[in-house]
Amino acid sequence: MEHVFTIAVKDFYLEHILESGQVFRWHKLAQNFYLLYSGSKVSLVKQDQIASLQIAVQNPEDLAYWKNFFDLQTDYELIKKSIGRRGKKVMREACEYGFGLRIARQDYFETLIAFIISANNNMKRIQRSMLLLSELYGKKIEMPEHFLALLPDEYKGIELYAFPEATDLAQVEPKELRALAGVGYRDVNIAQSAKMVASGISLEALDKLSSPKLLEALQNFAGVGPKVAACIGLFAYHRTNAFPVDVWIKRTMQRLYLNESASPKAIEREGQRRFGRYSGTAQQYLFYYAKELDKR
DNA sequence: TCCCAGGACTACT
DNA sequence: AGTAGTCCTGGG
Repeated sequence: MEHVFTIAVKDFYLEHILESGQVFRWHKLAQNFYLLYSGSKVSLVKQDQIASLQIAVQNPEDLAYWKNFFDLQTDYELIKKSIGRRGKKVMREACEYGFGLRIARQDYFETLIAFIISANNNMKRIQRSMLLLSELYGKKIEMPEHFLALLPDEYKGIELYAFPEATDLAQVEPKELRALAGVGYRDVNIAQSAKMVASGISLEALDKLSSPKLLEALQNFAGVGPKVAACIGLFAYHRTNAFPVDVWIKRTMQRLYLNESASPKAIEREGQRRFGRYSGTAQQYLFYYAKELDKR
């Protein structure tokens, strides 16, 4: 059985997808080469050429999961045309800069916890906490034989972990989460939300809801407000019309389309009015570009 | 040593 | 309905 696949891709750039603040559980092994987790699965992904992706999976039937994860069936050329037409020059520059960006379809529970942690936090720290939570409370994943030949020497001994089940995370004391996973005051929110999921609130079932109802339902979880709900809606439930307003998007949207007194709610409305059903995708290009401009 | 960045939530108006 | 103050921690 084959476990390593080469897939033809377009509008796909691994670094932009994984390092744009939507996916947190990965190790960068080399340029354009990552060990990537999602839920209880793991893969090795490498992009040597712009038009092809190499992916090593645990089992051949996992290939469909990862194709879906990377949203490979969607034509981003059309989306970029649409939001480019509806936005100003900066939006078109953002699409160009963030070429190959895609909106991933991620595990519900993992995404819920990731964005609870994201409150008042930065990417490096979110990533650290997410990997720690997995190592501490996740089930160990056996290293697939065929991964070893592909891993760089210094990673051959790495231990692989699934993201914790809600039932397992629900049993951990908040104090411990804070001390061992470095989640700070978000400890109680994580524990509480894990308990809610463990006690039977089905994250899968929420996918049946309309986008407004879904975002409302997500805000019932502890530590989930409008911004975090929009992130979970966008990156787990693939609601491409969800428009998360963080400080970067706030500044950018205020400067480009509104004034500096515009509230987050008004910014969300304007984003959705202007960019329509792909406002969330537009947000992601804009977010990634705004952070880059700030670095320069 | 202090100060800053970064959303949710509470307690106000 | 809108908003000041607080929560934690790594980094300047």
